[in-house]
Amino acid sequence: MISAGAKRLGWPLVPELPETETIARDLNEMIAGARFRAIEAPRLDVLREADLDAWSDVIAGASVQRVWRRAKLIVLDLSDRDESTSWHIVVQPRFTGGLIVDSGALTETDRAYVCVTWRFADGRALHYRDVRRLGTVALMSPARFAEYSGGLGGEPLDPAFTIVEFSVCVRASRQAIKVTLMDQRRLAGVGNIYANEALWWAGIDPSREAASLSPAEAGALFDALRAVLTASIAARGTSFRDYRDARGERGGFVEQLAAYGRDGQPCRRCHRRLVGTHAIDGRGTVFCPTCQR
DNA sequence: AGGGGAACCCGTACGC
DNA sequence: TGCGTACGGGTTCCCC
Repeated sequence: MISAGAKRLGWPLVPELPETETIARDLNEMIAGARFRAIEAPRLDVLREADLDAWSDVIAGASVQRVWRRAKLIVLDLSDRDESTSWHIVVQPRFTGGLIVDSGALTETDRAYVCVTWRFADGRALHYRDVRRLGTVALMSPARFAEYSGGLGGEPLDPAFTIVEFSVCVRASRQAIKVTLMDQRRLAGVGNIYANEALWWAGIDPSREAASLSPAEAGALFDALRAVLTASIAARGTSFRDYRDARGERGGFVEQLAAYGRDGQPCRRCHRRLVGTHAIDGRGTVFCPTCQR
């Protein structure tokens, strides 16, 4: 389901925090505990940080300890036999990437564009499939992962991430608030869809300089962001074009979107027309000039 | 330092 | 109809 506005502006879909969270939770249920047998990489230019030999060495004898999410990344923690090391497989799906579990029932279409396959001892396989191959699959040591993750901002849904921290971090930026929300070094996991949504709910003009927000406005924005992300996770994310979760299903949050993809349609608050622009960051932005100030 | 721009990749949309 | 080309999207890396 793609709205006329989204179609006209050619908007894409990128799995952001809620979509990635959905995939990670599903995968964790499906493959936690599975032991690796082999890795194959028919399109190995998606691999990062290690070559195929290094991958083979690390996964030999390892199993999937758990699957979780950091920012827009799907992270597989590996457990070795002695549990002393935990390497990480870090998947960044970008636009068209996805992980699918193969129990032997996949169609030819499902198998097209598979870039990397991990085979498990139980006979199943995990495929990383990516039509455009702009996504990446990295292998990181514990130290490397700590360094990489440390370069990313806080998790908006982490209870330890306080409203005051958010306010300070956002208001330190002189960029447009929408750009600041999507800056992964300040805040992890927020992309175009949820930046648009949170700003609509908070009644803040996306082009406002971040530093111009009052602490109260920043607080309202943080609340809105958390509410939107939580609601979207409950609906298993938003689907536009390519995104499918690990079960191959689309997310249900599209119908709840208030701004993204709704340009020209009536604002759900004041019923005036929403406006679409590319002027802020070259990305599709939709907002209500009446409600968002 | 922080911000701007190119590179990455290829299916899709559009022009001739 | 068919072929060619411009486009886009988040992150990384380079440069100013």
